[in-house]
Amino acid sequence: MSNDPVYPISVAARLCGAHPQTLRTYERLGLVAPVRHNEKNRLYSEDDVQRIRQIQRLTQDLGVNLAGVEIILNLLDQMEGMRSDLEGQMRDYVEDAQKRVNALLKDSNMPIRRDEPLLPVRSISPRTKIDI
Amino acid sequence: MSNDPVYPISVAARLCGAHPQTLRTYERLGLVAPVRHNEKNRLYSEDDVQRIRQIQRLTQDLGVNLAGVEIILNLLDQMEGMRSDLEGQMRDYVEDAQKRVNALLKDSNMPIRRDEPLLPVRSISPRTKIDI
DNA sequence: TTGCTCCTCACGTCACGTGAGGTGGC
DNA sequence: TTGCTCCTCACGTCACGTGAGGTGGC
Repeated sequence: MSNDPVYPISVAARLCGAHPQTLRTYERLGLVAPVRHNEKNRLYSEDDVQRIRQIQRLTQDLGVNLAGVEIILNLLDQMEGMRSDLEGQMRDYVEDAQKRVNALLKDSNMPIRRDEPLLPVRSISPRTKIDI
Repeated sequence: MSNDPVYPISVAARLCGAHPQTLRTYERLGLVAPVRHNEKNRLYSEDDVQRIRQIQRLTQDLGVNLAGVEIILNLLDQMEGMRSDLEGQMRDYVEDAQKRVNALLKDSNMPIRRDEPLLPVRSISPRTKIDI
């Protein structure tokens, strides 16, 4: 799994090109949450490393400070939640509509055309691409 | 209109409790875009003032620097775009489905029940509330 | 003249990365 | 011992708000 805790701080820091002390700061501020081995030493997962790289992109490439990083990461999480929530609601709606139509068709003995679907099959998805 | 340019910089600054020089900095960084009167003096709209207040909330209350503010405001805009885009797609889908069902019913001479709608009327909306 | 506007330059403060210094357990 | 870990403290740099200083048009 990509969230298995495998890297000690020295390795995680090297993988990100960061100072170990910087990684400790990120944890103190709640930006990354490595698990502890023996209740003392940090262990970072691949997901943690990816998250650190995202933080570095924001701070180094884009000049955002850590207060901004926290908010931006939260916003991105919320957006993903919103997207999958809307997707689920759309799926529920289509499913419900399909059931009603099927029940109707069953009661009516109406011949079913197979050449095109009764309900539109186009699925909903955001046209707007999100980038940082 | 709330985007009528009405306030000179001194008034806009007073309304926001900000230094006029700070507002000039925000404009230089592209965070606010007041129009120019006589190609020289800035004129701020009520929308501009609201935007400045949002920037101040991010910088003063939340400690975000201006690079972060720019990204956060962009993200919020993108989220609103995504939300209204998805809403539009949902509306299109329901409309299309309704048309197909109506055409089907018309061809079939099937009696229409009036006690419940044929397709679900529940409309799609985000469950997740976005906050900063 | 007063009071606004425009601009540039400089200073003070704060955030954050980097590092040193000292500790403890394989 | 070496090489890791943990922590705290301090320094350098940079961003940004504030202000001064000088200009120009109602």
